[in-house]
Amino acid sequence: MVKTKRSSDSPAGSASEQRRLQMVDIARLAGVSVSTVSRALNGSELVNAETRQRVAELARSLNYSINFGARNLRLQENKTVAVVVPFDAASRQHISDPFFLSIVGSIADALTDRGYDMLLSRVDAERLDLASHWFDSGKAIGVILIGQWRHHDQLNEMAARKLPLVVWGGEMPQQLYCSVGGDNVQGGLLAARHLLSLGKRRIAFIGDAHLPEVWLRRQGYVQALAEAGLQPEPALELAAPFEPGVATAIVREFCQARRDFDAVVCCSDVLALLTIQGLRAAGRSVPEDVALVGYDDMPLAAYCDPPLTTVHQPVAEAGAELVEALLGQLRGERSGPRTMPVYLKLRQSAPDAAA
Amino acid sequence: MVKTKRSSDSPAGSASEQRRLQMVDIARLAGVSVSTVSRALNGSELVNAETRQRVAELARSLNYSINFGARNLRLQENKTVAVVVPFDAASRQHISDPFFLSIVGSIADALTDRGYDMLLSRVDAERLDLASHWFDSGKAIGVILIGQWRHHDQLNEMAARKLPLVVWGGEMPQQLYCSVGGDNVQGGLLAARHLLSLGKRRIAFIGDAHLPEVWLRRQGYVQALAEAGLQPEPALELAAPFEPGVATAIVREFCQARRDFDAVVCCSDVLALLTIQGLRAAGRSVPEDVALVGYDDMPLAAYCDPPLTTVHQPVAEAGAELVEALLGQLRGERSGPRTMPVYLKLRQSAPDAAA
DNA sequence: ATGAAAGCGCTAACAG
DNA sequence: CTGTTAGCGCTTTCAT
Repeated sequence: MVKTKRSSDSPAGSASEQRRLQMVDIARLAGVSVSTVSRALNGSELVNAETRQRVAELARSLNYSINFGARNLRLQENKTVAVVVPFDAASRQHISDPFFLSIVGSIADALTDRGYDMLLSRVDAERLDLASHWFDSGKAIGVILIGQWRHHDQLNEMAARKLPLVVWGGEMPQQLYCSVGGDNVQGGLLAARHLLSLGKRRIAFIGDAHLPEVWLRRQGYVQALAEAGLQPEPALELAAPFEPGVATAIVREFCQARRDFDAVVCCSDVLALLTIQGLRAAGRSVPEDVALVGYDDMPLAAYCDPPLTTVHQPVAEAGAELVEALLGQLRGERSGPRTMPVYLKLRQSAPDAAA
Repeated sequence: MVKTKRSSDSPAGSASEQRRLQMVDIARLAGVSVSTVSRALNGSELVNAETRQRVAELARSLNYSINFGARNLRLQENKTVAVVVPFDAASRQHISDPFFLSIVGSIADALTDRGYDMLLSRVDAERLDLASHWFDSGKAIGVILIGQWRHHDQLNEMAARKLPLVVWGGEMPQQLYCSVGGDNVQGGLLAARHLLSLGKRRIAFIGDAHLPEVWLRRQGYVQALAEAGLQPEPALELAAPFEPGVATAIVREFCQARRDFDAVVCCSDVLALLTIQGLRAAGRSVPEDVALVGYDDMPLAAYCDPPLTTVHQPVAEAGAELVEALLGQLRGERSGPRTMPVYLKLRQSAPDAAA
């Protein structure tokens, strides 16, 4: 036999004792059975209105709150969603990009609105598959992953294992999992077209095209070049990662080495900031010498030096979209990838032609 | 009787069926009892080494993972900490200040390192006491609250109710709860002293002194003024809140109305950015006309226009400190408030006298 | 070294 | 309308 009860029989233990109140305590005090308390607290019609009232009042006055662990176990139910932000193990960079943090905030809102809890955690970007742990262990009913990183394959495999999963990112060919993201091709297209409209012809592209989102943005960039009768030049493409710690040196070196571009498309606003810094170190100015377009339109993009012209991503809507996609999946709906519209926000780093 | 089992008796259900693997399945396949599986998986010495090996292998190959809900219920244990970020209900502003988000990231790291999970949520800044819900419902073993906001009183009351609680913020007189924060008095002092050393004499202060942290920073500011034989001028103090949505108009108006200050201490980097914008709108420049010091040293502070001279807060260390304080409390240690050192980071918005 | 059985706090089917 | 009872998946005492 197991003996875990702390005190022998007293409802709430001795004064100093801090036992958590349970239904059985309420039941005893109300002079009814636990089932009745359970029903009353769940607003069941089965229980006498007056009793229900009395029990509810008692529970409130005693500051009772239900043990969700027990309830969930019994009901085989769970209202927790895991939100997982990949981090770069090599550089030990953490959750830090303002854009990703904004997305997390947006998801937090969407989950709260729907009565779900959010379990936030990190995972090594090389082992995205480990994110399934939260589901496997029953801690969460599903996983929202922020970004695809380099492991489209792992994500497909997770989806194949029937893990309830939604990923913020771009839609790739042969994709088994559900993704939600901005229209990356369109974003790249808008950015490059704008720079071309300013008369720029040698447009650099900064971003790691191994990442699906960047790869798609690059397609838009290439398409815009083609529209203007131009070819992409490999020498003007720089595969800089999103982690500032790693990117800083790479970008700086690039700006020192090549002075033959007059504009640049950066795949995040943070990269844009690093690029501006690199250009300045190389004695060039933005937007006079080099026009620059960022990506994300992070909250601070308007306050940088200079304020960033950037592709606006629908952060506020992203949370709801991701959460809905996940809940839909759990309801058994076959929800495909969703692509949300983006637009170009004009500011000083690549001002309008008129300006 | 309750009939919840999905399929009659099959170990893993039919092909299409997606039942979660349990100990009983492993037990059946290994030809032992559940108790043995439990012991084996927990590395108990009680079970034969060879059996233990076999069970462990089987579990791994089947990709079994334990149901934590059940385990926690049985063990009366929980490794989840609630991290709560207050939001301003009036303005519907969400988790958004980069500094708070950085702190959240830092806590995420610290919790992960110690094997804890993080439940992230928001709470109305007027009802901080609602944060106790996560503890009361057994979802978390304790609460880390980001900021004290205006409700020192509610926090004291929560602590009095024995809620395991740690708050990021400043140490106030008569404080019952455990706080962890930067040295705010010192921060305000360093900021104002620096401006004085630049020869500035009319130094504005922007931040809502109803908030404990701001109140403490203001003390440092006043002390620095006193050292220089100056009195604080109420007309140069602006009670702007941290939420950009609300602060923008207030700051702008202030900058239009008063042109009689030559320096300003802002209580966050975001407020600093808004102030710079307001000053520009009023035809004044930073740092030429007005020298400005921010607060937080958020990741992007170095990339603003101009780069911000600001009080650096120990974000990276903050997470570990907060988590340790909470865990210490749970171990029964009487941990008092902790104040961490801050320093002034010199950049262009208030450059060194030499520059 | 292993198994049977009880019970963590809760819900719901069943029987009054 | 209410109480009794079984059981969610796990750990552990007790008995072998």
